[in-house]
Amino acid sequence: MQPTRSASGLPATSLDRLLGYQLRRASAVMMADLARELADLEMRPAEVTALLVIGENPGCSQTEVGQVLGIKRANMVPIISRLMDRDLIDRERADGRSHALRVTETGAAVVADALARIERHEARFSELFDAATLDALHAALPLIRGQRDEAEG
Amino acid sequence: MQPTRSASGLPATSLDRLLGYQLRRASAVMMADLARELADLEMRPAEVTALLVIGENPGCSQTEVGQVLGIKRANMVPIISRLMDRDLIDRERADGRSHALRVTETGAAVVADALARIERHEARFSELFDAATLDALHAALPLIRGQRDEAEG
DNA sequence: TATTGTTATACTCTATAACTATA
DNA sequence: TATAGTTATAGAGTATAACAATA
Repeated sequence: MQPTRSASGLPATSLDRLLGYQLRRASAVMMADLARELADLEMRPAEVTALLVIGENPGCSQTEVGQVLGIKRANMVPIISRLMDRDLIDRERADGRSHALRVTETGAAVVADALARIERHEARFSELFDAATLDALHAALPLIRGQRDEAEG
Repeated sequence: MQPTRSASGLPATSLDRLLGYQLRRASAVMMADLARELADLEMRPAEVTALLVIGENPGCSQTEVGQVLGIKRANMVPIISRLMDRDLIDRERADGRSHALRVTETGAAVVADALARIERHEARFSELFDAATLDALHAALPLIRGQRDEAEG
């Protein structure tokens, strides 16, 4: 029996047995699919997730959004700016140094549209698995995050 | 009963139920850990994986390495350059337009060191799971890649 | 015509350090 | 002193388009 060969003509690598490698490749495939699904909303994955977190947590600060998503304070700035510029969220002074963020009406419509797209995207992949496997994935993956899940040092 | 609250003070988001989101976060944690583990070899994850693929496939071309790893031809150039500059691999003219790549002696030592580091890194995470869960992960993740696994359009 | 390697370039996300104005 | 937001900057990975040399 010949070794398994991929489209490249090279045999499968020993990398395939590495959890980290498989996670990275699988994640890249899903991210690319999501980006495609969100493209005509002109929203990037990071912006959409921030918008969804703000929608679920009216009045939260941008640092809190970053903590939920594992995005550093400094990197939240352009994300929030872009959501503001497009009138998807607004800010209200909270205590002089922090803002309370809320999704606008325009933003709520985008949230609804984005959620529908995300569901379609998710379905394309979760269909690959039976319920038990899906449960196993949803139980296992957060444990990996738990190993080191600090956004900010 | 109160909703689950993370370190941020915000409740867990509905994003947590998304496979793509969990994959991305888990992958980011493992990538960061791997990068840390490889840091004093002054090797980045992408360089190490390329080096390992060349080690397992003496005489392969850089396009083939890219196909195995899902890295585009254009993006292989700086990776191969850096491995060449550090004398970890060498090239031999194959057919005038392609090169046959091979790991040098220096490179073989780095491969051995990198493999040991990767094993340590992997162990830190695979220890989190029992054998059945690990099997489930290794069965499931390649299916996601299969949904769309073309490196080059 | 198709393929290999290459250049140039832009985009997305991430990381660090330092500043300001508040608290 | 610590925190929220910000600026500036660099790094790592990815994407596209185009070109020369070769097959």
